[in-house]
Amino acid sequence: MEKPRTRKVARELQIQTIKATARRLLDQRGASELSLREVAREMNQTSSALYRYFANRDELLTALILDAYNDLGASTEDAEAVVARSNRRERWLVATRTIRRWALQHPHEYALVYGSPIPGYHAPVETIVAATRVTNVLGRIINDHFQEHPTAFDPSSEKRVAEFFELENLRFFMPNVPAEMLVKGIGAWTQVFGFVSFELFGHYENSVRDFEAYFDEVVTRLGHDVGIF
Amino acid sequence: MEKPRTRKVARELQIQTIKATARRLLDQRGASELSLREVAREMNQTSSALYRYFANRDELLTALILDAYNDLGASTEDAEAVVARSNRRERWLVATRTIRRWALQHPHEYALVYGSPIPGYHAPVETIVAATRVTNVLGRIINDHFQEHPTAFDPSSEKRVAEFFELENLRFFMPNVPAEMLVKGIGAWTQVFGFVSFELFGHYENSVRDFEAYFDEVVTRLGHDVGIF
DNA sequence: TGTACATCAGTGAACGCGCGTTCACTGATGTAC
DNA sequence: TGTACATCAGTGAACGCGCGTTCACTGATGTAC
Repeated sequence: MEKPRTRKVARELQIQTIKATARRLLDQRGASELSLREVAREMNQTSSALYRYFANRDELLTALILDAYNDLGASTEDAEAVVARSNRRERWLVATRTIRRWALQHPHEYALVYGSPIPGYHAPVETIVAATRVTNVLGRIINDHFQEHPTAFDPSSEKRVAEFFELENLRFFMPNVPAEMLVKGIGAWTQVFGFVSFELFGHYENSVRDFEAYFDEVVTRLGHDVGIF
Repeated sequence: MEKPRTRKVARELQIQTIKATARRLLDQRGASELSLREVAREMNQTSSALYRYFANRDELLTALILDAYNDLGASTEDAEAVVARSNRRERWLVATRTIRRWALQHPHEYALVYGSPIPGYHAPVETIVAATRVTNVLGRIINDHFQEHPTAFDPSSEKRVAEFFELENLRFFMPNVPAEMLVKGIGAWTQVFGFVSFELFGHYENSVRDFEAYFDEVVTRLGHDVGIF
């Protein structure tokens, strides 16, 4: 009994158009500057029409944040999935480079999710799942290594690390990684995004000349540090 | 011929009051939400009165950015200056902890300078100097170590690093640090601010339980990494 | 030291603007019988 | 298959709001002679 349902399709399409337009505007101005009226104007529609699709401005923003996390996550997953599973070095390099490139290509979407929190806005739970996707790609590479080269957990460092980490959460997607390496792994994750933020937000301006080369240098070191190279 | 110049004094005081009020509002809402009218209202003044002190909103923002960099810089300098010069370990720990604590105490000022760039706003040159102060504290600690334990510069790694770093700039305040360690030093700097941003912006929410302990863990590792412990 | 004038801080009204959101409506598209 | 009704997308006017900035002004504070 499935009818063409052109209305449902049209609706979905319209939602996509709105988000795409908003994203385009986002890449010109910033996140806090995004206005429903401008999105509507850009689409040659009345601003009130948008309320058929999003209850208010916050809901649009939430959708954009979700999309940003998912887009970054999917890009990284896809790029990394192409590499042979056993080639951990390449998987790590590809994954981290994809993160950086995505950020450079979508600077305002990156800032939307990794920059200053939007004042007054509080992210709903759904975004947390989406946010985890990129991180999981990196975590899985590390875990795969230790799955193939099992390493005993040192009880004393397990205990020590459990005091400042949410060990159960981390072990949920990195069950084979010893505590010591979890510390380094979270450090590497921080470093990658710290780098990208510093590059994007202009803090490397007087110290780095070739960002691409330096990034490769950094992530290569991180790969060693984390024990997978 | 120096008169009391109460007018000049009053003016200076008024500028400070305006900035303090703006800072207070900043810590409630965010940077982009800051409005001249609200600052004036908060001071029981007309908004037009503020134009005696700042030509426009951007100028107020610039002043706040400058103050933030300088305040963070001065705090770090002061805290670190108390430690015996030869005690590099303690200097490093004190300096990095001061950075984190300052950020926690002034989250919106931190976001103002290390978060997403404000759309449409372009920082004037003066801010660059102010921005360098914190970084220099860290750099000086590393340099002091290598000044006391001189290490020959390996020509091949010098050459390699010069390809992606602005070596001359970095050597200006770290003249004794070999290229290899400059890479690690900039990495450590990135890591410290990456950590603070992740903590403040909520990205560690599901992995870190005790931020203070984990931070100490991280900066201790960085101290070793950078060769000064 | 006293007076005349210049400088400056702050006022209050006004400008034009763009915003988010609501509401009663029109007309097209889908659904049920 | 054809008709009557329900659903939905989009319109256009209107709301109340707070914003940055300008301007002619008043009154107090400083300066020069």
